[in-house]
Amino acid sequence: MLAGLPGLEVVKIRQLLLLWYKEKGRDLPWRHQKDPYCIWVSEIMLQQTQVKTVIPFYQRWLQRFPTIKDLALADLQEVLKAWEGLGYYARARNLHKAAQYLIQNYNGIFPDRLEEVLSLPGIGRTTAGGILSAAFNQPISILDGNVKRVLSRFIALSVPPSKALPQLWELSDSLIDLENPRDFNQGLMDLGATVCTRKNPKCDQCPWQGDCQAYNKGIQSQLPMSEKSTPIPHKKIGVAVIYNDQGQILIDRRPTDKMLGGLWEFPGGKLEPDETVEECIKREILEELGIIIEVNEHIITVDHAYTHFRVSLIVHACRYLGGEPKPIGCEEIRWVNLDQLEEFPFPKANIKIIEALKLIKDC
DNA sequence: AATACGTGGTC
DNA sequence: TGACCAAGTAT
Repeated sequence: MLAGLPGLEVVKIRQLLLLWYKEKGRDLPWRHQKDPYCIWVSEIMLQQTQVKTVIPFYQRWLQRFPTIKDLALADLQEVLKAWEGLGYYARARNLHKAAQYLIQNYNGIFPDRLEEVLSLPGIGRTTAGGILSAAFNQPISILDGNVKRVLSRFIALSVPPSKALPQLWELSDSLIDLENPRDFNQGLMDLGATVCTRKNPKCDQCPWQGDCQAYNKGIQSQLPMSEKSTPIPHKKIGVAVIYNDQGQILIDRRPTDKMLGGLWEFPGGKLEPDETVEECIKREILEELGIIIEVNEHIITVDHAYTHFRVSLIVHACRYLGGEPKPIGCEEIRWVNLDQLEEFPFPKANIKIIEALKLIKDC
């Protein structure tokens, strides 16, 4: 007995989902084999990221880093370059760090014990369950966005999922099919992704329609309850594309453990109140790099939305005048040609700047 | 417990 | 354009 359901009902519910999955489950690249490394890579990439976005990254990644050893031996810069555009770059840094740890301590073998998997950086409860069930068919439950939505509707949860995590985990634990946990977990996620969608759920195609409390109450489109959101600030950033007399451009590498850590960027900083963009850029470059520049024409303004704030990058062409550049507020600095920029990993907002520079050069 | 952490898609 | 969300984890 669980969640008010008799044991016989639970057996039926499991079978309904497994049957549905067999007929309607998605064919995804990482389901073709059971190498825990490949499953691991897919699970990390899929954190907060849609399947459609992940697939090309996943295939390129395994081509470049086919094994844990290949990943461990690679340079972090190359790892980040392979991750460029996927976002949440700590995932790539953690994947790299964990691969090196596995080479050092596990002879490069991915562990099959929950406690050990959970101890790896970047792997939490859901990712651990996803890996252990998919790679080893272990009955470890999951609670990702899809499962939260499916289960919230299934029990007509009257609060946002984040307010009922223990209850939802308990339900996911109780439902999982002990004979076929791999297909059960994958089926649960597929159900959320293709049938029990956030908007316009296709309840007429759902194997759990008869047992879904939200459906039976006619409130499925109102669930799950939305999380409360806080307003996000909007920052204006002055950005410098600094040229020297050889026509090279100055770029810097961001501190490894901060936002966009390890990625390269065009230097700059936040506009202070009552400061012009020109003043801001000149001040920031002196503070961060210790050099004097002349701020020239406006190149482009890039608007970009992150999760918890938005920015307008106001980019100006600048000329290097004097002083020895020093990495004061960053890890490293380099003078590079326009053509060399693509060798470095850049965040998306900076890639828009590079595109603009290429257009200017072509004129 | 609340916040930091990217990007692409939708309406 | 702005708000919201998608295979979450770390602190």
